[in-house]
Amino acid sequence: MGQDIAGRGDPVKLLELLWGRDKAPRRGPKPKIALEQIVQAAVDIADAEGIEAVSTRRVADAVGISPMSFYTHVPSKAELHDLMLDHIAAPGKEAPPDWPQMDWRARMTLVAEAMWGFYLQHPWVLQFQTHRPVLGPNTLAAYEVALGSVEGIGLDDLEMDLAVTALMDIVVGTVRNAAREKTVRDATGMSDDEWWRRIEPFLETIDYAPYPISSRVGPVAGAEYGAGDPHRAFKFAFERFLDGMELMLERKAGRKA
Amino acid sequence: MGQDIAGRGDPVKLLELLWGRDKAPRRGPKPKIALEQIVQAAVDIADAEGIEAVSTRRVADAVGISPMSFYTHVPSKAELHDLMLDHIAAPGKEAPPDWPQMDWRARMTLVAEAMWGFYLQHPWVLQFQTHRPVLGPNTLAAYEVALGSVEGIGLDDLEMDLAVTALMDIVVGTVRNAAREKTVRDATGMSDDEWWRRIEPFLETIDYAPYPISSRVGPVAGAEYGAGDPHRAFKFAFERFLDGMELMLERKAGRKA
DNA sequence: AAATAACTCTTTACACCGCACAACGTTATG
DNA sequence: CATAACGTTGTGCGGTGTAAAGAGTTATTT
Repeated sequence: MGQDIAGRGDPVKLLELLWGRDKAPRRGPKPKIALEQIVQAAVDIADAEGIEAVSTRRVADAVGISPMSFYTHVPSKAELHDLMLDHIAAPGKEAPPDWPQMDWRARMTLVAEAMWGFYLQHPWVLQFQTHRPVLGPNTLAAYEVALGSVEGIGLDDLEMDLAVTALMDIVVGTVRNAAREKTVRDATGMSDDEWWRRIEPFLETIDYAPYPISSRVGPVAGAEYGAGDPHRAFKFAFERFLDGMELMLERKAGRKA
Repeated sequence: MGQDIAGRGDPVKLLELLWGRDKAPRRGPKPKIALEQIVQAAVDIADAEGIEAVSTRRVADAVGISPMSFYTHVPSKAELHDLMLDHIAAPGKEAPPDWPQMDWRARMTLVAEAMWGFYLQHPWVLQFQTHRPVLGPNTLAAYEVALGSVEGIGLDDLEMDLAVTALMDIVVGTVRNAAREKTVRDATGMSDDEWWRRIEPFLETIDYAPYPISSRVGPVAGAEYGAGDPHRAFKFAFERFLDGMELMLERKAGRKA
């Protein structure tokens, strides 16, 4: 493996799978199972136990085929990952009906919050290197909705893309800290409180003289961690970003007028 | 493996390793190698070939010990990862000398750009789930420097933490797209151009009616990807954020006055 | 000085992984 | 009815993390 990056194989093959464009084979036995079942099973495993629990053998077993039969349906594990990504992008393909009446701030906030929820539901997505975009139907549709949040508010096309990219990047950057909690407790069987209690005696032996600001700003040890609520961090960052966007729009409007 | 999360073992043991507080053993032969050599070797491998190339066997081999001897020095691979993270945080422990003369925007930008460079140098860091903070000396020191960029500009302690967290999150969110490029080319042996040329014929067969905005805003297929320069995306997001911060500071100053 | 405890290092082994390869069975086409 | 194209399966290879047990080395205790 070269770490989960599709594309070593034929990238067109992947697109065909994403868009259901498999030229229907005319000979040979009917497949026991459909591609979608494989992808769904893989997503279920990832949601429940993390991406590292998704092995080709395990997925094959879940849908009732032999380990190697997996490779009849999917070229390699890398392609499975891309198929999984497009698969879970299916919800959120449609903008809410009251979309047009909302102002851009509300729309961007809605998109960002939806995305936040999305990553919390599928935290394993964050473990992938973002790579060449998964050009599947669901992914494209979700991007279309996101773009719609900044349509017609005074940005040119490039700025629209930059704004939406910034939105996504801010969500991804902040939600990682939120996804952590559940994952870590599951993996270590230790709550944050318990972890904290365990290390506290050691932390008291550290000389904090070299860290004057840190030791003032938060209980040093738990600075990043204990300061806390990742969603609050997200809201802080996103509010500043939106304020900055507003300033930009005002400047642009002023220049034009 | 439960995906690379330290803590299943004794978290205090990890702290002892991070701070070099191993109670020196008085019996038995002297260790053939030092912990630092192991960690350095692991970082070298990760920098060169990605985190997935870092196996306990490989690291042991690199420092000249048998595979299992690794476990005499490090409780498990998870702890190795945390040690690696603190190890690479060593540079950037010190703020530049002209630090005090700079205004807060320049300081935050400097910190953010340094962080950007850091992640490009060690892109494998982005593949980890952020989890409980690595409370090592280097990590703490780096955090101290980052906090220093917003010291004394009118924020309270909590806001300082939020501002620095936002800075880090924006960098992480955007730099992922930059780290992608090198990694993907290495893994697939295919340049972005070549990849694009390969899939273009297929993309022309897609009906873009459902994606009116996307197909206008960019060449649809390459929307996120082709829109491009990740560092430009970072600058866009970060500039908006800084503008928003400035507004916040003005509001606070106004309220006080 | 001898015994022992504590330590490092090594070998062996296990259960897992992705997947190449070859064999076999099934189906539609010539 | 032969054949080509396909789905499925079993075997096997080289890799993984690490448990367990043993061998060798050193400082402490007796």
